[in-house]
Amino acid sequence: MPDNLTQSPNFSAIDFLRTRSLANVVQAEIERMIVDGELKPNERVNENGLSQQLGVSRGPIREACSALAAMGLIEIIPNRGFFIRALSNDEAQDLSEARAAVFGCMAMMLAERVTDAQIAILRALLQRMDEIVELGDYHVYYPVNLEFHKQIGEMAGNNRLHLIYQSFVRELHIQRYRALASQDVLKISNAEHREIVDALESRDPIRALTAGRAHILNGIVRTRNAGRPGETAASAPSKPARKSRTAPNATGKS
Amino acid sequence: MPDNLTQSPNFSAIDFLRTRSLANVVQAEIERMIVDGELKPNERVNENGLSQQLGVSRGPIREACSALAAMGLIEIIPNRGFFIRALSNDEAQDLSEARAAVFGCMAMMLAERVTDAQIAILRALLQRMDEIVELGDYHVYYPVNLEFHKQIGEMAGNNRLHLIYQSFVRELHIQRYRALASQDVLKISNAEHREIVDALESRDPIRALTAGRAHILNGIVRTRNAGRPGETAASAPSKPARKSRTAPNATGKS
DNA sequence: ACAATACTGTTGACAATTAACAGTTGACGT
DNA sequence: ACGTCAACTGTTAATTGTCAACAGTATTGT
Repeated sequence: MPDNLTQSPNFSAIDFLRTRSLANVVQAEIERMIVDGELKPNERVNENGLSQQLGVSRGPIREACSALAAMGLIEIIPNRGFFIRALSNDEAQDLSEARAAVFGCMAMMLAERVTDAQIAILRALLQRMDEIVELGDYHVYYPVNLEFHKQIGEMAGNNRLHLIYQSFVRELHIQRYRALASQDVLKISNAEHREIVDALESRDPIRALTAGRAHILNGIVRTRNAGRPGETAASAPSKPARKSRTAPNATGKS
Repeated sequence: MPDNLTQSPNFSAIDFLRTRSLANVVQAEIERMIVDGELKPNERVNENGLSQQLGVSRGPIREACSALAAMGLIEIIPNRGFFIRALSNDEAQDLSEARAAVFGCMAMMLAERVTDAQIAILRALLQRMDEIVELGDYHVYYPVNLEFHKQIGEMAGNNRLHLIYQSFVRELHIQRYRALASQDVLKISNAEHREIVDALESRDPIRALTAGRAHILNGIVRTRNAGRPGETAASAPSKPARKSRTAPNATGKS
């Protein structure tokens, strides 16, 4: 249970995250709650409850939710409130494909301008991942893998595209569409990484695009086969169905 | 001067736009103000002034700004407030390239699954644009051009990517990076459209990607040559230099 | 440098809307 | 005609949407 956020006399780590104000902290906290399952998909965000729980008034919470809604993580229903957005399987598929497309594009753009020094950096990461693959420890592999992707995004030189990509990754993460992997999968994954770097080194944009896109798409397939075919979408109640009297028969008095 | 939004006893068109609440209306209004130049880049959003001007309290305005900030149209500086985001030339370039990349991706994905019926629809639009080119009227051409791009986005079958693309277009529009075009430019533009459709018809993803991306990138070059090399970024003061309490009387308590 | 001031960040309270509950009416089957 | 059931209506509790006021911060003028 998170402590009171505002009036603690001596500041904790919260003061650190305070890039803007409470609204920002609240936003991060809500994202965390979604990741940790404290807020489930299709659930309403109870503003009173949250404000009480976080020791903050409703204003910052509403601001945070508005921002989250603009990012697509929260849905707004008029006079009903903010709802945690649940991705249907189709939407998750779209999101993953979009991620693949954007990543492919970044690889393509990078191939058009990559320097030898950058290649060297990527190869170094590649080697580190190779070593980790031998250990077969996914939890060590994952952050390096993330770093590899992030490097490509930054090297591609298009900040906007990179931001989009990062938001995709984060949203998929929040929605618990994460790859879990055996050693074999890690090996394949890194082989694809190598193909990407090779494509970059050959300065072949199309090849880089293809390799980058395929890498993400393959990851989707692997995730699916790994046995979580969309736990959020499948099990959740379909919609916040309002079962009031107005719905079924429009007899209506006039 | 817009009328009071809240307590009009008989509803006007406002009730129509009211998908959520005042915050939504305010958001749309702010976007309009940016487009119309009432809010200039790097200018601070005076919450008091706006609230007074719109007849709304500051709450909805802050929510709207939070959403806009999440979309990248507004920048937040702690304890200074919300600022209309100004795109530097580099950022505008990034944005345009990102748009080109995403559009190219959509074309590519469409090429992998396009039906003959869809091709026919695109060809029909193509022909209409051909006819308009003869007239040389940009203002007639533009909406059809928009429709063409939108169709491709929808046909590509990836909603998320399409949304991103639309937000790019809108942001560029808001930032006044609009193409103005002579008849020659229109002719070239539509020739590129035709190449895209040809690529789609040949079911060649790479060709479609290349054609789609090139079309947007060429558009950037054309816009630049047309003589507005970034009026917003070039002329604006580099950073929020608050010159004075320009809004003369924002506070007037009562 | 210091005081005045305008403005943001935040809060608590109020009004409006909604969903749920209980009570009533009407119809249908037995 | 009686009893059961379904649908409809009025009321209540809960929650959202909005506002006005307070406290803290950065900026301006002297």
